[in-house]
Amino acid sequence: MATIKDVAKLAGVSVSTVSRVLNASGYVDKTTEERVMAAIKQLHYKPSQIARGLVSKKTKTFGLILPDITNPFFPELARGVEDEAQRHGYNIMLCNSDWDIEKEKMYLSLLQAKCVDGIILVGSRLREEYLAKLLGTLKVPMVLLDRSSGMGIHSISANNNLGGYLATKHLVDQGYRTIAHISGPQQSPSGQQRLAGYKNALAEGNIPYDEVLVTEGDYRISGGAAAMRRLLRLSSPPDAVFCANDLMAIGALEVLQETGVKVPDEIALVGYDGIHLSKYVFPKLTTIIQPTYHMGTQAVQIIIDNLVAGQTECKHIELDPILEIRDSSIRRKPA
Amino acid sequence: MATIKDVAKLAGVSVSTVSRVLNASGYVDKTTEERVMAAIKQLHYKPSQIARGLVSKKTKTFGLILPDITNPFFPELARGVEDEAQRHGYNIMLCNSDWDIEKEKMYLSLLQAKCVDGIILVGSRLREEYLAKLLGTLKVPMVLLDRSSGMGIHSISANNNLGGYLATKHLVDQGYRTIAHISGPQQSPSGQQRLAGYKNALAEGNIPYDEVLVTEGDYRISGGAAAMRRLLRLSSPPDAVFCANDLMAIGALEVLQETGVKVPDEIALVGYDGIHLSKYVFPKLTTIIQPTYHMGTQAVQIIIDNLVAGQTECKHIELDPILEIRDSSIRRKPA
DNA sequence: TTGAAAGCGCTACCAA
DNA sequence: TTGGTAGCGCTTTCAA
Repeated sequence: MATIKDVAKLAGVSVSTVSRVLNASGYVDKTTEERVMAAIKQLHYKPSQIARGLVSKKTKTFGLILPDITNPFFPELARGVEDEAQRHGYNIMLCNSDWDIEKEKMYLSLLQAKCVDGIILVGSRLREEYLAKLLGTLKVPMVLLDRSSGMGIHSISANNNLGGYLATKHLVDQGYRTIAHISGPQQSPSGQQRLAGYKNALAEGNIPYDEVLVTEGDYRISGGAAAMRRLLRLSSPPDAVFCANDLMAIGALEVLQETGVKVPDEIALVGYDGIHLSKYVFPKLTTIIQPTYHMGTQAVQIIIDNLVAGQTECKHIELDPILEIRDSSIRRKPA
Repeated sequence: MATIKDVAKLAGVSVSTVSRVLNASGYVDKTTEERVMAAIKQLHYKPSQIARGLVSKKTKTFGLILPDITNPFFPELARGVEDEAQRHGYNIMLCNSDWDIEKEKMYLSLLQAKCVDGIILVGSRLREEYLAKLLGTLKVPMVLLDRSSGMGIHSISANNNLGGYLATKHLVDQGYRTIAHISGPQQSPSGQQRLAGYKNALAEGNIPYDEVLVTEGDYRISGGAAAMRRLLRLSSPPDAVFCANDLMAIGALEVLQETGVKVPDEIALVGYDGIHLSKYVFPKLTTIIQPTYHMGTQAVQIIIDNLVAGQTECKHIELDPILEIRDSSIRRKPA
């Protein structure tokens, strides 16, 4: 790999001059510039971003830590992040944490050592105090994605409470009365909030909350399937199920299909996330659509803003999800 | 951020000594070491990987260029790459090329400037000569993924010809005779090869090849849908369709459903890739399963081998896909 | 066992 | 308009 020295030598100028034409910092004679350019071209020279980074303290890359890129909720998010970053001249370092706190910590530390200019942390399970303390030592902006923050950390989240409410309310409106919930992991904020929304809608519909109808899942297909089996074993099974994400709804759907239970005639189903897949299962899954891509771009926006404006006040953006009614929850009887 | 100097000062030693304990290069007094360690801890010191990189010419990161992470075929691949990289202490820089040659070139150049230690290029549409030339200037290993290479570039691909053959043969065996093909883009090698496999199977089954039955798609749901509509407009529509990927098959499936054509009774369908989604559409899609995750890990393996062993001979791994028979292509009549 | 100093490739400042 | 030089944070000789 050619260095700036090689270019300088070939062009017969000093490295300073080469640096100047590289950075278009003016004060370079046109003839000289041309000679330098020619040398650059001839040597296929590309300035080392890492040497530059050492000087400028900037690497033009962001770290993106997310649970698992193979989980269909995240690619869209990652794409939003990448696109927006790309637009501003940044690259993305992708890290899969598998919802593992230790892995998260490890990556957080690693990204710091690699001097990324900002960190986007998706769906973290780390304690807020830990993150706040971390942010103290961290010299780069960090934003929490798909998770809200009470403390001074930027965060972008969807209104999970509203989403849970909309999903359940929809089922109530459709005339269902024994509405079960396959919840997300209750140590995850989103899981808690969606459950809370579920309770709100029930209360509003004057339907008593029945603990037996709530069973915890793990946001995965297999967990949804297992949970559905548990619900079917109930002495009086539900006539509708709100699943805390689409993946679990799909698992539930499979079990229902295997068991010969008709959806939505015997049991209605509502999912959450609006992953691509949800539109193509049978029957098409009613779901709560999250502005996933948008969340990704917004996260980068915040970081960029911080980078240019210095430490700005802490932003906490909450986006509203949308109910998308499809076939898996069509009206059972006039509401 | 604390630097090695700060640590040295606090510990009352020279930077060399700190460096020595950092790299466990021996010859450090135990007492000194402890003092240094204490200073490191106290300052939350983490050696700057970028300064290290400047010296060592290594960044411990690989570049991964793929068409589009939101395309369900790629997350699994990316995960394979990340996991294996992670296992060897490397990080991944993720780049979405959108099948755009210019974007690919841009990223290739960028990754070079960022001094990644290796590049994994997925489904590239760049001309082989270009890549070969590039590899000449490049000083880091590169491997082509999901694409084969005739020239001296490492490559990992699935046997697309075999896959196309298996899919079509299966339909022939099931008794279908008017077998259409919604092909991949014909400028893409995989598209060409799957079509070739299709032709082989037809020939073997003594079914004349009919150009009219082959229509080109774009590997996307919408493209599959459009193609299916074209096929339905034929004076004698097919009784089976082999789609060059699952996404197009799903698009076709939708059109079929809307049109009221029964699958597989009136038209059978076979997809390609074995994306997660394919198991959850209705009817469950028969497909050709690719060893996606494995392809990712293998790619990293090759790079690592190259890194440790120096330039090894060029490897070209071809993995065999597997036919997974599901509901969308069950037997129409005894073969 | 330790420290001083050079140098990785680049930018930035000061002189010329 | 140009060149020299210091220095970014680290590793790596070479001496001590």
